[in-house]
Amino acid sequence: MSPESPAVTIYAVADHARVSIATVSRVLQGSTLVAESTRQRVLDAVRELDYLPSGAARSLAERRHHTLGLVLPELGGPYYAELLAGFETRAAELRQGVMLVIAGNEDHGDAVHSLATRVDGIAFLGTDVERVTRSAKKVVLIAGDARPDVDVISTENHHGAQLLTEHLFAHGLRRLLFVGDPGAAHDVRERHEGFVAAHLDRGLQAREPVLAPFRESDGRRVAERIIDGDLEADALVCGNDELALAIMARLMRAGIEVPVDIAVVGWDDVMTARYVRPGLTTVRQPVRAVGALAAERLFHLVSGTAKDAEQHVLPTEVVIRGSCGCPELATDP
Amino acid sequence: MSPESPAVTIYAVADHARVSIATVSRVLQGSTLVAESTRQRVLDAVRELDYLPSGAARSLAERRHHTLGLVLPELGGPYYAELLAGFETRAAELRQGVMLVIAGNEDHGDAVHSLATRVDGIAFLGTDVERVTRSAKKVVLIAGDARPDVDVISTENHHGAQLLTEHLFAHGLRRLLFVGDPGAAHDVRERHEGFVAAHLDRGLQAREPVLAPFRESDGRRVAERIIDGDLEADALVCGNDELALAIMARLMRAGIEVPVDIAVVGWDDVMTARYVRPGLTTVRQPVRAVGALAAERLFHLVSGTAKDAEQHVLPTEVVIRGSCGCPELATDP
DNA sequence: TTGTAAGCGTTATCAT
DNA sequence: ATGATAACGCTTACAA
Repeated sequence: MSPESPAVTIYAVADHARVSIATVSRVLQGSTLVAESTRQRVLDAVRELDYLPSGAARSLAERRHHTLGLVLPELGGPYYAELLAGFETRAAELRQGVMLVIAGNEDHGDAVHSLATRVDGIAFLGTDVERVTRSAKKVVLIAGDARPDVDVISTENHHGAQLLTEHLFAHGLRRLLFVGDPGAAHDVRERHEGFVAAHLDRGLQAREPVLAPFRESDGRRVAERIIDGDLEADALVCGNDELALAIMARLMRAGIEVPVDIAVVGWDDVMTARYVRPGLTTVRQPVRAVGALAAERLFHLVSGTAKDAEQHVLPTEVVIRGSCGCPELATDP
Repeated sequence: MSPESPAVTIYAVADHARVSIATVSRVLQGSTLVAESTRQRVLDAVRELDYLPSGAARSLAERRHHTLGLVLPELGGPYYAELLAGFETRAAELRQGVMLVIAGNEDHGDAVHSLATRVDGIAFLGTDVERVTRSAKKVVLIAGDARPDVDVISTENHHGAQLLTEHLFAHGLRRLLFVGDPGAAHDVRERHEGFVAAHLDRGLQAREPVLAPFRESDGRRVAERIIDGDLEADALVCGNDELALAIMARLMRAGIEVPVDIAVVGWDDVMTARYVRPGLTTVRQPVRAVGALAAERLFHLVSGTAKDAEQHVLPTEVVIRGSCGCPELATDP
């Protein structure tokens, strides 16, 4: 209540209930070795004093933070939010707290280090393994390169991209272009590899990818290169939906019809993908499940329940709408 | 490294550097009262041993967690993610950690309680004040009812809704309907009040709101009532964009033209709002800034830097696109 | 400039 | 069934 009232500790509760702090602790831990009458007395004292245990003291004594860390590169778009939601939900079920750090911010090195001092383990998304592995903490990698010695949770990129590319071929399209930077993230590289593999299957040679970051403004720029005739293609396989959507919008504003003049497909199945016309053909990932699994594995790791490092690859699903050239199904939003 | 190696503590570092733990602590705190040579020796030891301080021990000694809590009702849609991003970014700048709990999950009472044991203060979104105020922790409320005794950060709802409604009147529209549940959240109620106020200004009487939660499926249902002739209106003022978008899509699928047959406006300015045709007229909130300010205020509260509780109301901005009946500007995506 | 030692608020091991 | 008391790993006077 008052700004500077000294915090109520376990000692105050013990005094108030006329027991020792050991007994208070027992009651709070739910130990059965306490007489019902004293238990009630303690509980009453807790309530009357508004006692809130010190998590720090607890963690120190227990040598466990009961908290899992999650490091994300950013929080733009629905992808990261979904992942986080899955992570926190599973963590809560396991009664673990969640600490978040967004690594994009300037001093993230610091932030991650200080995170490591307050959690039992950390799930990383989009960071290189080395910097992380020696942190002396339990670690799981999300959407990262498979390494036999660390836990990795990822989704099927290669195969999905291959299917998607093949689908475009089936539409009779031949001059495909991959838009996105395979060097930027491991999952993008895998998508590009699937794109290349689909070409190989047909005895075709994939062209060089159009390097572009995943921002809407970058998509606009790519679109303008196409409008200017600087880039030629009859289908665009984009690294994610934001890119695809931005390109599509800019193209159509210039009178270039999708999918008639050019087909466009994306990746992620964001909300907008099913609201635009034509609907965006894309690939859906089980993002929530990835987050949940990351929390789950991390928990096992810190609990010592996990035998060895595991690699999990969750399945993806191609979502066909109109932007690839298929007839639009009117069932969507 | 090895699964059960005892954690490296400050004692190990002290031994290794042949100093006392006090000196190690001083070096780590950046105290200037340490000879450069010993400082180096300590730093070397830290590196060689991969020493990671125990946040728990630190917090216990310092009586500070250096961590801020954030309680969100859910994480769907861009609103919460943006808010969180703002919160974590500002917190990181202030060198505070961030713990997140999503209150929607079953046992959130528990989760919030245990959160309170590990943070210095908590920012709540969409929870009733009473349950929160007695937590003996510092608290700020986001998008909540203004109360003189607690910090509240919110955005301008009443005025924005009034402007938006008036804009619809200016289009010659008269039979407006508010879609959303004013009882569900404080900010929705304020929007509805603005809607009503705009009617009063014109000597009109607002009709009863169409109660609907903020899900796409609910929007679809509302649209179907309009299609069936069960609901009559020439303009819909929706509680948020998801609702507006879902309604608009369902309406147009049934051949009802927006904005010709009926105008639709939303709230939030989500990404999809600028990608659909017609573009959705809506209201933009400085969500990131709200999150940042919440972190900021919370920090001042726990640092004792804050004098009194403050109420902040951040300005909103009406974003005109095509769905209200205005000519579409082609500049958007 | 450095060391000694007293907390910080719990949990858990002994006794009783 | 309960109470002393020793950790837990730091920070921070106070001494030297």
